[in-house]
Amino acid sequence: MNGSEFGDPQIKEMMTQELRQRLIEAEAEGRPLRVYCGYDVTAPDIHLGHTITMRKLRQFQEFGHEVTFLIGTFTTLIGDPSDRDEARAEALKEDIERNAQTYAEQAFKILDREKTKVRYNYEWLSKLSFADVINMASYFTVQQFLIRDRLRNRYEKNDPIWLRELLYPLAQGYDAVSLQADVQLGATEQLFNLMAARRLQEVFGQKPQICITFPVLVGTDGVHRMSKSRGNYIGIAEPPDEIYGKTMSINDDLIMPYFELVTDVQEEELAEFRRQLENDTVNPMVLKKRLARELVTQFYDEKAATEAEENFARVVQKREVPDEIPEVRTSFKAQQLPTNSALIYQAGFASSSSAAFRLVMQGGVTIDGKKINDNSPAYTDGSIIKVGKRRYFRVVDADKTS
RNA sequence: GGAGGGGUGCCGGAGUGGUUAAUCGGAGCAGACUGUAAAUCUGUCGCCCUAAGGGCUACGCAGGUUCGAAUCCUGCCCCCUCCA
Repeated sequence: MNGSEFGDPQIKEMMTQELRQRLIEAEAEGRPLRVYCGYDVTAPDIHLGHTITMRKLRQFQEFGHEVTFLIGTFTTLIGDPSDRDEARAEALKEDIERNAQTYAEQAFKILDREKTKVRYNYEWLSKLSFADVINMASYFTVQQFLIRDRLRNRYEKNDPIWLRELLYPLAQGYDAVSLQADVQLGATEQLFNLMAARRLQEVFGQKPQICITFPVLVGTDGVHRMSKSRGNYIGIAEPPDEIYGKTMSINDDLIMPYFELVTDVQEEELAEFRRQLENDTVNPMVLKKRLARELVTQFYDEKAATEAEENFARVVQKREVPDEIPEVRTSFKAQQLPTNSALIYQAGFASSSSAAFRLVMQGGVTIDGKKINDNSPAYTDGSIIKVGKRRYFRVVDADKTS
């Protein structure tokens, strides 16, 4: 139960006991526990937030239990009630399938490929009949749902609550039934769904699963939960420099939560970090570097971490030009050379040529170390153009090379 | 089926005939400050143009009234709440 968080000591106690009990039973039956966690696939990348539960799954694997990585190909479809029109639903289905692929692949950065079962809940949820759904629904009351803060607030504010939202927990619960789960992991906010699954398992004559929930990871913006759509995420498949850089830019307050939730650093050392932070005996940046190293190492290796660290020190802290930068080719033969902003747009460093122009006029562009503030071409073959704080590209004469 | 409310830029949300590319907040981007922190301050924030200027496209969709519409009229589509 290390690191788990229920927001309710009683449930935690109950779950701890049940887990102990179940371990004993499984041992006696000579079988491993069936453990799973489900992931919806709204975006194609797995980020740090997902890894909290995935790391826990990994632990169960190491103890010899049977782990299922469940991809919510069906639940994702019903998840967002605002996506109602059918054309979109079809497109969504294709997206989901595509995303599911990359999901599974990325998951093996953490999970043991050999020991992991990957399942898709479309497999069983799409087969349920209306009668099945009605049957399951008959074990829940609307009041039970309205106890949940979020729903109650919306109800009181007269905000719409779609029926399908209420059915969502049933779908998730049926996953547990189908998998005959002993243990399910999830984020704290999933507690209701996890508990609903217990109820359904009993209905289907199974022993209710043990639920273990974990804190939600706050994203790099320091405010909202990490999610791709908010753009405050660190994806585990991102290049090492990105992971390192993004980690370095998080708010100091997030250092410890990140260490605790998504690294392997031992508790002793964490206690030391906390002490140092509290007494101001360490520059938080130093700890952050350690954190960034840990993360890159976890998803790549030490070598990559060292390189990322060196790059960071050089490019960001000393503001030097990185080794490898993209090139933009342009012809110097023309009567009129492209403007500075045109080149920036061409390099993909601005979303439109207007945006590129703004960058130039606002002093966000440096060419060969000189800040520019007008748009007439100020580069030559081989010039290095810096955009914003850390994006660089090199101008190359398109006529020179064959 | 009845009554009421609503569809505005990435999001939230003003605006009810010109001075509105559209108040304001958030996000984003850039600058200053830094530890690429955070917070703060400043600027910017539809697209195109070598741009203190010019052009184009925009306020659910299609028409109409008007010198002029996001704002008025007509039709259509969509959404929400309440009652049944």
